Parts: sequence; C-alpha cells; structure tokens
Amino acid sequence: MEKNVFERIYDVVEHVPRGKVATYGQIAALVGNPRLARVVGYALHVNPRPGTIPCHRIVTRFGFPASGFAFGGPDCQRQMLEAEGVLAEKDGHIDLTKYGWNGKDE
DNA sequence: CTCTTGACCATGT
DNA sequence: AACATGGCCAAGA
Repeated sequence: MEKNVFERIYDVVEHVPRGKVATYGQIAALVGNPRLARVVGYALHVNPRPGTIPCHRIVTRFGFPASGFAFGGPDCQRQMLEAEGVLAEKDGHIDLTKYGWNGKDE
C-alpha cells in the first residue's frame, strides 16, 4: 500500500529542516520521480495544510521563488527565509550551494 | 468520461 | 550553448 504522491510530497516538504531550502526537483526526486516536479508545485499550490507545509522553503532549482507565488508575494517569501536564517543574495535568489537541502538533516 | 493546464526539470536538436 | 519538446501525476471544465 503506497501513499499517493501528494502524501509523499507533504511528508518530504515538512521534513525540510529550518534554515534550509529545497527545490521542486529535489522534492520530486525524494518522492520517487524527478519528473514529478510539476505535481510537487501543484501539491503546494493546493496547500491543504498551511502552516504545516513551509511552501516558502520550496523554490525553483535556481533559487528563485516560483512564478505565481500567491501566498503573500515574492518579497514576503524572502522575509520568511531570512527569518528562518536563510539570507538571500542581492539578486533575490538563494544560494542553494549553502542553503540547498541535501535531503538529510545535516 | 476525455482533454487541457499546471508553483517544474531533463533531454534532444 | 540556447531553444524547444517531452514527461510525469492530479484536478478542473
């Protein structure tokens, strides 16, 4: 009995440690298929559990907030990340080389 | 019930 | 190296 893709996505997203960011592809890869990135975006789009699912920690693989981010605005996301301890670059993108979650809690 | 779109990423030309 | 298309899963019309 395998859980639905959504369940896995939420599980992985919630497992993202504070102070780090994960990319859609990373989540999708951990879920099982790196091509499921679209479903990951859709899963967060519905966001059935706001507050439980840190959508602000999920960015594209370039470190930029995804298009159409409709939970407060891209600036709001940067504020959240800074509050988490993730400092964004001057370009507004996140340094995935340092803050990019490896899929393991340190 | 079938087709299209969707917070994306990877591969092919 | 850059542009275009494919692919996966799910939900809306």
